[in-house]
Amino acid sequence: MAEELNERSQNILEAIVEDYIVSAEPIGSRAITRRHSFNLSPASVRNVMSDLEEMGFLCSPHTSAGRIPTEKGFHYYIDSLLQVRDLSKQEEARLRKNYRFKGMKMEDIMQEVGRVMSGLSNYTGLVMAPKFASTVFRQIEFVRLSHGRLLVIYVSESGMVQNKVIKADPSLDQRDLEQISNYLNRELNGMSIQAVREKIALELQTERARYDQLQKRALSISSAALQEESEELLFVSGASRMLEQPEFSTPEQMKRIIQTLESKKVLIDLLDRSYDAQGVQIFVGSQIQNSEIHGCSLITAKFSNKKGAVGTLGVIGPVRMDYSQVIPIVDFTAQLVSRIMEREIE
Amino acid sequence: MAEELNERSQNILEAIVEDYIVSAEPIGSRAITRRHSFNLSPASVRNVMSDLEEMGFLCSPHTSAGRIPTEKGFHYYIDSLLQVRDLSKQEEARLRKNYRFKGMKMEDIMQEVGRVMSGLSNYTGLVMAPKFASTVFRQIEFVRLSHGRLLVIYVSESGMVQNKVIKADPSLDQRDLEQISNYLNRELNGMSIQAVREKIALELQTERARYDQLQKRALSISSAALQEESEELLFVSGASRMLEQPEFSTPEQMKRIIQTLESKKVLIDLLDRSYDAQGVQIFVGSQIQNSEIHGCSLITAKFSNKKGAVGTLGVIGPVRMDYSQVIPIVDFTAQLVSRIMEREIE
DNA sequence: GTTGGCACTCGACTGTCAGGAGTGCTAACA
DNA sequence: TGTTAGCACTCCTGACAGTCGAGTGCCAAC
Repeated sequence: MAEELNERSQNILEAIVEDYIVSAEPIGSRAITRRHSFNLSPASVRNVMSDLEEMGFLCSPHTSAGRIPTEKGFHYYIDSLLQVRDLSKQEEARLRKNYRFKGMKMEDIMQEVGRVMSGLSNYTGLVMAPKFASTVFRQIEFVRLSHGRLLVIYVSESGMVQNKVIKADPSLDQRDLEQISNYLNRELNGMSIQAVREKIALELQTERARYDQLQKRALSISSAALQEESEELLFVSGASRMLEQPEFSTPEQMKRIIQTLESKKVLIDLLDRSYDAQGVQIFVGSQIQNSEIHGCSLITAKFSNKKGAVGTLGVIGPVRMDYSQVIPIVDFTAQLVSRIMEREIE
Repeated sequence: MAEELNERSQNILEAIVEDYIVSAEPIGSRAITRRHSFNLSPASVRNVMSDLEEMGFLCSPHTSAGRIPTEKGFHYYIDSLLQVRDLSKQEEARLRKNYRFKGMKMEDIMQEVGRVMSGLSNYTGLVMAPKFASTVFRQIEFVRLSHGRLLVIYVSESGMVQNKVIKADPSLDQRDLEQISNYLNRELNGMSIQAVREKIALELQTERARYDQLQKRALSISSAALQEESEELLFVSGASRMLEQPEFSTPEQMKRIIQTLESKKVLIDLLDRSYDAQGVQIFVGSQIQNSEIHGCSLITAKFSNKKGAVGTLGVIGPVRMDYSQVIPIVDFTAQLVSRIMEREIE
């Protein structure tokens, strides 16, 4: 895969990719010589382009058009030609300034992050909030509602709140509930929700649960409330920016794109895939192994705090994406959100 | 405005509107006589159509095309020709069956309602959750987080949960918080959030607040947590269905529509407008007094429970909307959601 | 190895033309 | 007087041919 290219070929490939990123149109040999000063004639450039096409880095939509980079071309560009420099302090500060999180709760932060990422990159922002199961138990509260319903409120260590309505034994009074929540808050403190689930399942079967009424009730309530956890929270921002890309300009493509962005399931699967990886991940074109998404690239990064809550954010756009701009944005934002979640900064 | 039309004109107008609703194309005189048995020749129908055009109910896109209803034509159709019959028990049951709310919390219900309405109508569903300020205070809970932050959780009478992170005096310990929440739960019970706000503002200025430390702290915390309430929750479902309408088939229109649906602000303003009205409201075309929305009609209804929580739901689609189908869906859904919110049914 | 020249290709655009759907008008009919 | 058949007219649509320009590939000369 990592073929050798001489310097001239590299320069020309880079020029083509970069010109194509801004113009979205096939690049001809004359255009190259005009815009870049290689001290080469169009004819020489044509020879190189012909070689690059032979090697699969370029292709031409038809005989008398210019050339456009293939996915392989973009790969080579990203892996070997693009240097993503770290952001300077000024740039960081500039990015930082776009985000305002003061006094926001989790959902709002996620939404805001997506919005700003989309605005900065001019592509579509995706943010998947930390899965609740990955967080650490902090506290549980009960609120009795009418008609024998019980509102259960969990709070995670990092301040995420999740609530659920369950049917509960109507004989439970306020004092019972207080006892139960005290019991659970004592027993489950500091455990991951996942571990809590397992512990509950286990304890419900022990000998002690048979005669300890309080424990039994506590366990069965929290079991009911924890099962079938609500689906994952995905925020899509700036979907309409996708429609501004010339590669998706036909009505059919627009429909397809919007449908895909609307069916969050597909996107969640995508973001889940970078769940285990470290740092920024880049999926170019068909690397997004999903039949419903064509011609798109995805740049993602994980964010997390020390308390185990892990989410994913990213930017999706056409393969012809301005990687040099987007990669630092995604990288920096992920780090920023991680710090926000630690409340190291506000 | 409510001009008189003889029966024949009415029949023909009705036929044109209904044919146009399914075909989205100009209707010619022959097509009318073919599809409906008026025992009239195309030429006679032409005469009537000419009159209807004169009166402003129809217009022709160009000389040799058929005719399409104007907004005025749609109005006349909706007001005088369309009879929205109530749903039969079977139909209600069929609609009812689409909704599954079991064990869902507010946000999920709202989302689900939008999804199902969109699915049933084949247009785009809008649901605006009850404004928190319109609900009735039930309970307040505090959870201390790290770095001196305090998570405040409100629960409304109808089970809506709202939470907010505030900075709090680090000297407050668990016992203080319990006292404060007990105090607030006692004092504020049964009041609307709006009233709570006012009460707090008032009491903070009283003489007593000066020396009663507990009260003072309680008031200032709840004041901090209640101010600047999070924005309204709007759920848009099936935006892509808008793109399937032939009237919005050009890329430019698609972009505009999606941008509009994405900027929830515009939609919230729209839905807010039917906040005071009773029953189903219909806005045809330019009656949606919003420069960003052209060629759309909106059908909305309010839902509420006896505890004061009031939200709005509706369906938005092209002016050429199947009103006879959508109106009962919106009407029924609003009633259904009201009952759900009362927990009369599950 | 580089370059200018030249023939070739192909898409984009333009103009023309025939076909079809629908209208408006008029005159004839019941 | 209301209805209808006939007919001329309008205008959209799609097919087709021709032109233009951008770009390529190849070859011969430097």
